[in-house]
Amino acid sequence: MNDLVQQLESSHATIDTPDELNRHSFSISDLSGEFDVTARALRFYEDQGLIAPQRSGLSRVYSKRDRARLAWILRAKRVGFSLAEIREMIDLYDLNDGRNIQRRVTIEKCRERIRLLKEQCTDIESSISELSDFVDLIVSIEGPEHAL
Amino acid sequence: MNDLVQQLESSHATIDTPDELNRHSFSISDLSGEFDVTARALRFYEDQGLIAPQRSGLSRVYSKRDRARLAWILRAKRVGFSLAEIREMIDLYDLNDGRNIQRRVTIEKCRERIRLLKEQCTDIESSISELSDFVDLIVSIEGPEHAL
DNA sequence: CTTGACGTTTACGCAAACGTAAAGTAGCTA
DNA sequence: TAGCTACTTTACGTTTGCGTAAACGTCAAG
Repeated sequence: MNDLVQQLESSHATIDTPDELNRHSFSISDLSGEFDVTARALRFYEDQGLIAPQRSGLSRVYSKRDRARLAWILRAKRVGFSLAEIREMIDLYDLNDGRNIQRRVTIEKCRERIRLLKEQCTDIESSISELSDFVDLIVSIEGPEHAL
Repeated sequence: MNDLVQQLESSHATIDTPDELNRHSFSISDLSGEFDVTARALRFYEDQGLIAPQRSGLSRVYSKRDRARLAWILRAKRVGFSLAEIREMIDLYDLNDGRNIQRRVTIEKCRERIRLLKEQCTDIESSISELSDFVDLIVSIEGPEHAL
């Protein structure tokens, strides 16, 4: 009554065929390796309700969906969302998966997000050009001595 | 021996003509108002060596340069730099103002920054399109009932 | 059977970026 | 002179996002 995994992800005898990228389930170190985050971080995300892998005994067993979700989480983080914000967004997805709830609110939240993201993008773009100008300035200030 | 301000920013008698945007010096609440940050934050930035306004007695007196620098700091923050990183960059600016130091290092740091920023931008862009797709999905899923 | 690799929980620690009293100073106004 | 207001310092508190031990379970290999 322990190996839930077999019922859940694999239909017959072997738990998993480690075909590199054709796998159905992943250990915590698989994912922490692949995405270059610590196991601690993954457990923390679970604590925060961002992801909820199955268990085989005590050990976490991540499905392909979990893996995709993790990738999503990490990219959201890279673009500056807090874990709390990420959880909010995930909740939106999940709620709409069930199609129960107020779509209008969801849509509005998303659009607001998109607005912010676009703003962030233009901010970054102007920072880029500002930095570029600065570089140009330095390069030109005493002539290109070393031709970097 | 108290009113440094007069020597520093204003050349004659009146400390400042509050011509709204033609001013030469600003109080802490001027700037915290204008840029919508708390005075606490401004003092904190000073603690961290990001900005160093003159004093009139105890009170801080920000010059136009200080104000410009603050604007710069805040945008750098918006695009995800930490205060420590911002200070680094400011130091680079200052050093190059004096033209003493290693331009190559400066340039490389800036270019690295630019690389990261561009990466961040593409990340954000794909987040935008992903979110947009999601919104489209929700909107279409049961027909546009309310035509938001 | 013990060693090692991998997993787990619990729990304290820490840096960043301020928030938030608490308590004092300094200038204008009545 | 008193009061109001804007400013100051000192210093402890808070949140976020994990890091880092401590102490233990489990399973395969030697």
